[in-house]
Amino acid sequence: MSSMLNGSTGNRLLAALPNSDRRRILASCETVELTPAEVLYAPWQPHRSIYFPSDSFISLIMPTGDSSGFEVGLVGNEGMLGIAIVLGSELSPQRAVVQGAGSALRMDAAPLRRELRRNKALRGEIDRYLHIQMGQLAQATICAHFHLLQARVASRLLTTQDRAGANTFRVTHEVLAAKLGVRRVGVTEAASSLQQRRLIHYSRGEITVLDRRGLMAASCKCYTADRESYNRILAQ
Amino acid sequence: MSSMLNGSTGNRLLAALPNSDRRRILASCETVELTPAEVLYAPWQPHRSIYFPSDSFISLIMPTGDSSGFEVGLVGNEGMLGIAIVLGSELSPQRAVVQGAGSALRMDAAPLRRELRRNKALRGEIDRYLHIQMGQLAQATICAHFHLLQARVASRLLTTQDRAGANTFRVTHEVLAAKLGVRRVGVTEAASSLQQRRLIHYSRGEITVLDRRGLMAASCKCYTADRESYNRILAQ
DNA sequence: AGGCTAATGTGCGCTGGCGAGCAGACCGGC
DNA sequence: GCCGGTCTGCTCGCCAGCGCACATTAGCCT
Repeated sequence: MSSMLNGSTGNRLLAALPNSDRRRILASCETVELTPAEVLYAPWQPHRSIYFPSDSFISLIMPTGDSSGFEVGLVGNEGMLGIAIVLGSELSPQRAVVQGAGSALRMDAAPLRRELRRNKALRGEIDRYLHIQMGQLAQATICAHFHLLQARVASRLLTTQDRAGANTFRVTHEVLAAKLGVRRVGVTEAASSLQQRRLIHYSRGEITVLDRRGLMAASCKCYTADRESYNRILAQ
Repeated sequence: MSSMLNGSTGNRLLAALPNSDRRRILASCETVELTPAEVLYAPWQPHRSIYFPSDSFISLIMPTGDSSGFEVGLVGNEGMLGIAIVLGSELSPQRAVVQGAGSALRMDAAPLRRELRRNKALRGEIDRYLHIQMGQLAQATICAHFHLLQARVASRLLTTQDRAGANTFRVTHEVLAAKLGVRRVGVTEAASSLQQRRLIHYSRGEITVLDRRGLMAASCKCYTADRESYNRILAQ
């Protein structure tokens, strides 16, 4: 708790702010524990708060009408959930579902808006993050449309590993398939092939990345492209 | 020209601003004529200016490595080109190519940044636009991944019609295919079917929408969904 | 009128992923 | 130790869109 008052929250967006700004923001935040499958935002329902994940991570899911939706974004400790509020709205078409358990800082809309009005640094960091998100969204469009399923699975496992901050994490073929917008069987086949090549190991919802290098080679370039564009934008 | 000094520019984003703000912004703008296929931004090349289209419209294209790229956005008189600059960067992964000839207002980065620093209304309007763009991008991801080609063609023709503001406009199967990320032949087949159903007419690059209602019925829901989310966000 | 080029039409074999259904395998709880 | 649910493995027929190659048509230029 004292570490939080110092400002080390585990959230990298906040970490990039000047100490004084961050401390003031933290005073309006409260720490919450997020549990997997918890729904933070429902589509077109007003959002009351935003979240800065520390070691949790959150899926952004577009409804598809028929089935369980399609994942269009992933928010980890590099960013924030609740961009709509920053953009002056409180509605967005997406659902936000906790994917990785852990803690996050929650801040109500009102203090956030107040803070944004005078705090240039915060707005600047969020803008940067927004820009990166848009780039990744555009890349995701291409990925879903052009790339082979196996490469997409590999790519997705890598980003999950990054957000989780560990090389073992829990995801079943079923939910992975939903995120990628494909059949469960398709994921099983892809994952099975990756396992035979000793790149990953999985068993009943627990996935371990064995060979990160190899997995990157098997993945589509979106993964590295995303990281590269991330760096390019942060660089200047 | 006098009409421009009054503030009626044909750009709806600017039109939403208070008169005084708009007039000041217009003083920093110059009117330019955009010609089809003109490249306004190249990927990862610094952008010098932003554009507010009046009756022109502009494609945002993600490079795909191999081929001619994939369209991830369309900017007409409802918005602006150059979001990266607003977000504090001057780089973005996308290419911006003029698709519909016409005029636009161009503003240099420096005066824009100056303006943004004190002009809350401008920033507010751009934020709203940004939010809408993100929603459409997310929807586009789903569209490209799930929907049948013919429905995507229909949908795409409708949005082009909106941006062009006329029910006849110029697009060849070839370029439409590039935008949708499919083969030219695929577009030919889809368009041919739509033509047989008397929904459109086309000949050597000139497309006419004959039955807008029918075309909407043949299109995927992305088109109406986009418009709906547009309205929802603008409503509040 | 003739010729060139851009735009459109057609055919053919291929394949990645779909849908649906079912079989085994593993785990936790009683 | 058995039972029930969750997770994974496998099959079969199907189809949208692909890649490739070639045929035709409509305008434009001289």
